[in-house]
Order: sequence, then C-alpha cells, then structure tokens
Amino acid sequence: MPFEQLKLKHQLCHRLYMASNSIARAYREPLAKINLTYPQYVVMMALWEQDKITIAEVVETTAIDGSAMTQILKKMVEKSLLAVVKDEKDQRKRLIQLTKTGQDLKLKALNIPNEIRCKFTSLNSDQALQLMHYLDLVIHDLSKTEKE
Amino acid sequence: MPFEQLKLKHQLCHRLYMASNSIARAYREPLAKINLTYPQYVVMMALWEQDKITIAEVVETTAIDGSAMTQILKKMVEKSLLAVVKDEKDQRKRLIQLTKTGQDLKLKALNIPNEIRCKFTSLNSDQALQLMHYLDLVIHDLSKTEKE
DNA sequence: TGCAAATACTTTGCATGCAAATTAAAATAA
DNA sequence: TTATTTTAATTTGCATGCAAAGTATTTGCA
Repeated sequence: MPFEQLKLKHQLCHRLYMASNSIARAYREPLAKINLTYPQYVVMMALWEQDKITIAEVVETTAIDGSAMTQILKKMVEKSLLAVVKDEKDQRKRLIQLTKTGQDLKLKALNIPNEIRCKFTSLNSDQALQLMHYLDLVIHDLSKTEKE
Repeated sequence: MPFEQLKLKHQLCHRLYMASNSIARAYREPLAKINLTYPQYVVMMALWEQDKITIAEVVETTAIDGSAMTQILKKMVEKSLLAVVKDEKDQRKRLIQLTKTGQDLKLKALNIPNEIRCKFTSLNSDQALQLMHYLDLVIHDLSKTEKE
C-alpha cells in the first residue's frame, strides 16, 4: 500500500483540524451570549488572569498571532472591554487594561467552561488530562522546528 | 479558587487551538513547495483516495465548510488541479475530477507525511494513536450537540 | 399534476491566521 | 554621538471558517 500514509483517516493533522474547528463551533453560541468571539474570549481569559500587560505579553500568553491581535484588540476597544495605553517607560510598548465592563464580564463567563464540559459524554476527565498532555507534546515538538 | 476554571492553562480548547495552529504552520512550508495550502491539500488527499465524487462528498470527507469549499475548489480549478462538471443525473450536483496534473501531484506529496512526522521527537507513534483516539472522542461528542 | 419542502451549491459579510513589508522607538555598536 | 540593529506594533494581502441569505433542482405529498 504505497499511498496508505496519504489517507485522511490516518492523519493526525486532520483530526486536530476537525477537533479544533468543532470546539470553536461549540463555543460560538455560549460566547455569542456575552458578545465575544473565541479569540476575544482567549484574550479576556488572559487579562482576567493578569491585567495591565503589554500586547507582546498578551500575544505570548494567548499564542494568537501578533498582526491578528492588533485587529482583535481594536474590536475589543470598540466594545469598551479594554483600553490600550502607551507604556511611559518604553514608547514602543502598549499596555492593555480592562475596563470595568471587561472586568465584570468575568462573572458572566464563569459558567462557560461548564457549559462546554457537559457536552463531553464520551471523554472523561482523566482522558481529557491525558489528551492535554499529548497536545502539549505536539505543541512543544512543533515549536522547536519553527525557530530554525 | 472560584475563577480557576477560567485560566488558560486548564483549557482543553486552548491546547487544541494552539496545536491545530502549530500543525497548520508546520505544513505550510512543505506544502508551499508543491503550491498547496493546507485545506487544498486535504481536498487533494480526499480525491487521491477517491476521485470523481460530488462536492457534498468532498465536504463530508474533509469536514471543510461547504461555503469555503466553493472558494477552495475555484482556486484549485485555476491551478488546473481538478475540474468541476455537472452531474447529468442530478443537475444540482457537481462532480469533482482530478486532472492529470492533480493526479501526478500525488507522487510529489508522498513524502510530506514523513517530513511532518520527523518533527515529532517527544510524541511516539503509540501516543500519536492514542491522541487520535481521544480527538475522535472530542469530535464525536461535539458533533452530537451540533445537530440539535 | 402542482406546489411546498428538501437538496446542493453559491454568494456575501465578518473575523481571524499568517507572511511580508512598514513604522516608530530603544538598545547597541562604532 | 551617530549609525546599525533589534524590538514592538501596525498595515496589507491572501486564504479560510462560518452564519445567513439566495438560487437552482429535485422530491414528495396533496
């Protein structure tokens, strides 16, 4: 079977592609209720954990592309979720700071992880942890070769 | 720790997001050599496995969104990789058929899975299989709730 | 037979992901 | 100090992913 490895069913990449799209779709509705897209939600989670950080730090934490980040933050400013201010110490940097609205949204978002979790009827929590571990290995292995 | 579940490091979704983006990035360079994007490559793999199928079948096999598929196929026609022809039996349907160029590309693509595989230094093949199984569970669980 | 409902696609609009080029400011070397 | 390099963001262009609306065709039911 010389072409066996080109079959879709054997491809880890395709599983990841489908799983990632599925989960983004699953978040769509719960997030629409609080008027957030998925990447915007990721940015909010980063800021709920630590506020008043630079754009580079948000990029680092969220792994969202820097040029996409500019656009995402712009939209979040329009929604009054956060403010972008210059870092006085280094004029190149911009600091991101949640507004009151942005901080308060955390309470409304609190139940979202549970809403998603209860959709998983086959995957138990031990398996989810194991899965996360394997994904970390994937991310780790691929991040190495990127830097070359 | 009332907000613990909102931390990024605990989120399966964020791991999947990062892993999926990482792997798409990893394919970018090898695929650029044969002038394909990642979704285009997925379509090609589907057609290498079974040619002359309807657009709906390509959508089913690849799990690529139908409206995106229209655009993707249009670009692939421009590259002379395939042709879109009407199904005489059902005028609503379109059949996709590889050109000679499209068929021949299979040989050039043959080594791509290996190129990617050798980037995985931490994840062994048993773990990759286990990971694929878990991803199948995720996809399965989430596909159920979508249909409601 | 005739028409509503279901199918198969396409089109449109919006939000990314990412590479490449650009701009501005700070750090470093000469 | 001045020129070069590096760093932090933004801008631009292209390719999706997806929801919603629109267009043919075909089915299926009265």
